[in-house]
Amino acid sequence: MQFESARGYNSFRLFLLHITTVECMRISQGFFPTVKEVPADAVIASHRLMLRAGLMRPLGAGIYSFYPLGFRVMKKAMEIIREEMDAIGGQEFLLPALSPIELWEETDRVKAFGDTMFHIKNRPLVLAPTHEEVITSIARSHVKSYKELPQIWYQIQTKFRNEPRPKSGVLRGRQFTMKDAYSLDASWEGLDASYALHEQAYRNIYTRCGLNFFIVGASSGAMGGTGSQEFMVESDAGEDTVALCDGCGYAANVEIAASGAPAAVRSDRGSSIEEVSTPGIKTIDEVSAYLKADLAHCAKSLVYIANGKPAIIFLMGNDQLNETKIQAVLGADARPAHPEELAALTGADAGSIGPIGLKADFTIIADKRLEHADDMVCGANKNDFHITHVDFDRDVKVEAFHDLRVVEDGEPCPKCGTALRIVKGIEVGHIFKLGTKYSASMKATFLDEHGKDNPIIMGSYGIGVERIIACHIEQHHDEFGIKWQKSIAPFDVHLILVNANSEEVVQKSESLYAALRAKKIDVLFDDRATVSPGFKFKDADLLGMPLQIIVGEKNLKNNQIELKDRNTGERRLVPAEDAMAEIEKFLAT
RNA sequence: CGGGGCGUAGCUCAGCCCGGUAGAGCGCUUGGUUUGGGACCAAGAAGUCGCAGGUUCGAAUCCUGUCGCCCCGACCA
Repeated sequence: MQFESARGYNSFRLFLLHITTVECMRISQGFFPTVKEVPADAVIASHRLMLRAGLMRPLGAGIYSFYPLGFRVMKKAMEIIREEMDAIGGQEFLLPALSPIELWEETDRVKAFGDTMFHIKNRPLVLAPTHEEVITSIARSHVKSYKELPQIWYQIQTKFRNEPRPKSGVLRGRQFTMKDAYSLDASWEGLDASYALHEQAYRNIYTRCGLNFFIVGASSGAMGGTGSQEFMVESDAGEDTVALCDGCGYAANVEIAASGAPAAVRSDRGSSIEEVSTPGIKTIDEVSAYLKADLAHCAKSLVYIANGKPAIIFLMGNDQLNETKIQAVLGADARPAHPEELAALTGADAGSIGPIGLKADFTIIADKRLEHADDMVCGANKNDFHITHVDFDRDVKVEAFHDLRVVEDGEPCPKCGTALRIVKGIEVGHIFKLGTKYSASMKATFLDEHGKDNPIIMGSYGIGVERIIACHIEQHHDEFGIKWQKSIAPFDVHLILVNANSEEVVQKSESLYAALRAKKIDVLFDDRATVSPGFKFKDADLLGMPLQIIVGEKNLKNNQIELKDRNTGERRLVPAEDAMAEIEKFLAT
């Protein structure tokens, strides 16, 4: 390297000196912007703590800068992901975030993503929200033969989605980091195998990242394909509602969840239907109370319009109609009838509608719980009247019985009967069997052993890296701060020099620091001379390293060092000479 | 995109209703004292009151517009 002047050389030397002397593991020298006060904009625990601990800061709505401490955690999580992806034969790529819009037109996903995809104004480019198109374009230009399959290709890269409403910190951002993987197979059996490999890799990843997770069957939505599962973490901050069985592990989005709620029991009394006066009685609870009929013997009637045709739907008691389930039966355009339509179609208002004496031509469907029900109370299609002793076998021409109801908390699991819990969940991963949706539309084909051209059979597998971090904090924190689990903690230990005025304390802390570094243990060293002990303890709890090593004057007089387990809160004193062994023991378990 | 709220010092916020010199706490700088759970004293630096227009002798304050951010809802591979 040439320098034009001695001054240039000197500043270069200064630069070298600088980078070799700043020790970023020392809080006194590194960048650790912690804050005591709770940021006003943060609502959920992980968001608050990520801001307070200085892991990241917002740059715009749904856009975050990761600061060194936060990035260390990201790297830990990404390394775990890499190891598990590599273990199933994945090969890491780094694909561009910018991609030509023509690529997305080939699969018609410009339209499918709509406003969710960012478009570049002065070039025909988009910011990729995911990478199926790019991967498929690579596959079609290189993969020619079944002999080259299967492949698992992945990357860890920034994704862009123009979320209408970013929220909850990094849980829903406009820019985020995703590990996305794609499997290429020559057969459907091959896809099943690749998919199974990913499912196991994902289980390993979340387990190693210290997350308590569960898996739910999911719809593949706009991704297309033949099957998919979501990996979810239970959290009140979640956006999805899931029915979860602690007995057998059954888990399903409430949109599709079933339960073992008991069906109607026939009385077989054979009573004839009878019209009774129910003045002003509308709701099922009122009907039940007024006629002294058990809720299980009341049928609720709802009118929907689908495809321009009215449908009447019966549910038992206070069961709620599940919109997703009814749309699966009647079609996606199914909607509740307007009040005027109700009156015109049935002759009565909501609350007095029923199966007997319907004027119009209805599609008649009912929830499975009502199959063979008799002795039921229903609306009379005449305001202020109900009909009793309705027998769904005898009196109602039900076209089909479907599971149409919303599962309630505490109902028996459909698989094992244990009480279901309805919980909120955060999606941390999603795996899809894509099939040939992308390879067919983009003509990514291979020649099979018979020389025949076939579209590659694909899978796609995503993990939100920031979501892993946020979920980890959601699951591991207390009122004082984060409790990192060892696997993704930014540092292994947090060394606190309690009192910089004590020569012994300084010496012992410094020698411990050097010894820890020599052992390749990542140590965050609070060596600040101007900060009070209380301040340091609060910071340590906030930052949340798994083990705090506290070197203080009083204990050192007795030749003792204090170790505090951040997770359990347990503190113990160990002889100074045993400290290193105790620390290594802690980290090893 | 609907509903609600907020933009004043680095952070948390008061001041606005009722127009008249720009405020507090925390943080920061300097000096001193302190040192086991977010210390104390003293001195100090720091703000185009989001932006643009309007009303007014005079606008952080009233009016109009606009931008940004947060929350609820819709949406969400």
